[in-house]
Amino acid sequence: MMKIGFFSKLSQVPVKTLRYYDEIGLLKPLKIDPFTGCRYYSVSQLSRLNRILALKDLSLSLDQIAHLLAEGLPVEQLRGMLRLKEIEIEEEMKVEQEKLARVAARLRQIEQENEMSNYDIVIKKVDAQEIASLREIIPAYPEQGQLWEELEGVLGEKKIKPIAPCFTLYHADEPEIDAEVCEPIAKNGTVLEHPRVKSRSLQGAEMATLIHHGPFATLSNAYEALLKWIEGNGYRINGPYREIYLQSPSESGNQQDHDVITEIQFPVEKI
Amino acid sequence: MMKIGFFSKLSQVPVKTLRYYDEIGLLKPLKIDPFTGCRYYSVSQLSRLNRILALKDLSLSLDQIAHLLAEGLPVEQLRGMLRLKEIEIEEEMKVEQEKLARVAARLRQIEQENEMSNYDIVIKKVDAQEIASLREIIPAYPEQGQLWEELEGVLGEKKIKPIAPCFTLYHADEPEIDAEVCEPIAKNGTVLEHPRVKSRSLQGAEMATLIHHGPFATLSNAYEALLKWIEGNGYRINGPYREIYLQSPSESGNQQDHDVITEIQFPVEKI
DNA sequence: CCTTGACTCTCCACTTACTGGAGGCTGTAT
DNA sequence: ATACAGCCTCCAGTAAGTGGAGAGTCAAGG
Repeated sequence: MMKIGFFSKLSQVPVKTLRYYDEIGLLKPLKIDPFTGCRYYSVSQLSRLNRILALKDLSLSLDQIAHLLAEGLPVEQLRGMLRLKEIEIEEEMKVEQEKLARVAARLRQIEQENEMSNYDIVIKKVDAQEIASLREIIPAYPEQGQLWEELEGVLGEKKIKPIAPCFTLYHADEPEIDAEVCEPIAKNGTVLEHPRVKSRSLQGAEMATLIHHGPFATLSNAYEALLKWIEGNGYRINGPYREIYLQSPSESGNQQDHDVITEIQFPVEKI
Repeated sequence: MMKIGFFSKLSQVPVKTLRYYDEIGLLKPLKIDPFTGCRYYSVSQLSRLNRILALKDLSLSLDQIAHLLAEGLPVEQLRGMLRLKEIEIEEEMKVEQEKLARVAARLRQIEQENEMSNYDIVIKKVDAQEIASLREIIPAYPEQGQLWEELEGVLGEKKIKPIAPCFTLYHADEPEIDAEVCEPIAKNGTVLEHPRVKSRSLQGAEMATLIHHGPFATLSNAYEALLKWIEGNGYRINGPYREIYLQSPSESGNQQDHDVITEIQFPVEKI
């Protein structure tokens, strides 16, 4: 029978932690003096504490440990938990490794350019989205203008308001540019009756994205950076990419070209 | 200029998180309506948010990110941080890997024995310790009895009280047993004047430990388990080991043999 | 005999990066 | 008129402790 300080010295576990284990019911002292409130532990409780520490070391949570100990340490359950833990740790290591690769890649990039890249590439899931769109083969990227006018015309006529920034879906760049100009619309079951403008829904997807400030003519830098990143970080493009016109030059008269803001999204998957 | 919900949709960052970033000053909305309290964001703030997400992805803390952004993203500093991060992640991966090894080892052990081992091995740092001790070559382990009597006698004579459980330090088992019986004492500068009993201080060390319940005769199982663990988990013994008599058979008359509690500690280092 | 130091206790706040909910406001659509 | 969506603030909770304040008890030292 000893007080908490001595027990702490024997076990090399801080007093605070022992009190915490008492509080959550993981390791109750053998007895508590009802007058002083002092906790008294016995030497034999060291084994339980050691068992707790050993399980904790296998990165089980205190909660799990408490359950295991409460149920008399059923081998079956422990085995199951450890199997899960094994998978979990492997998973985590994979994540860490990828993170390490990204850090290393960024470092290399800094060393090379000796300045911050202007682009911050982010992976994000984008939701499924209902769109009204018009798809056509065009000879050059700026030729979309007419498509946009046609699309806006039809939507205006039908009094349909876009609910998010418009974008172009590029299904192919070579040998010809296969572009689909899109306006996100609310989903309400009705089908758009029109020979050229159709409504459909896009699936959600994981996207590698970046945001570009400046005129369309400088977009190629952004594409270069993004494609390089995708290749360098072990992803593969698996669908048509999007060019989202967050702030287009025409939106307000006093906007300079460098206020044009465009987001590029490539749907990707891990190799 | 848009409200928080739209900004959240564009960035795919939850509204709650955006409010949180506002609260900690990481990403303040461009303006707040003084009457409704509504937050208004501009499209161009998406880049800052993206930058935040990109840095977060490199597992910098929000605090670090806030500092970096506040100081105009100095390349030097970022480089330093990333280098540190790199080392940190590598460190973490090593830890994970060892944990994985331990989990796997435990699983193998369970498969083999199909029951929980009675021993829970724990690595812990033990503190430096002042001791009074008596060292001698003995023909067999139980022959320590006389040494203990002699040590206790001297300490009793000098009115020195041990401050922790006594233990034996084994410097060698072969070809002869080189044992040192020890009593932890308080450090107070004075030297113990005695021809055979000396005081000295033991350094702190990292120890692989387990706790054994039962008579000394069954200690060999504990040693076997501990040595197997040390070998199987990539450690190496680097000093004399200790046998700590937490609860000795002589301590109280009514104690049965199975109430004897002994801790074994091997000083180890990672290979 | 008084003070100091060593232990002990309880209770509270703080850590990270959010997440969930309650309760209340306004503006729009039915 | 009412339902709803969207916005607001404030509060609580997460895991596993850590740190500190303030109070009580005990023994040793001056």
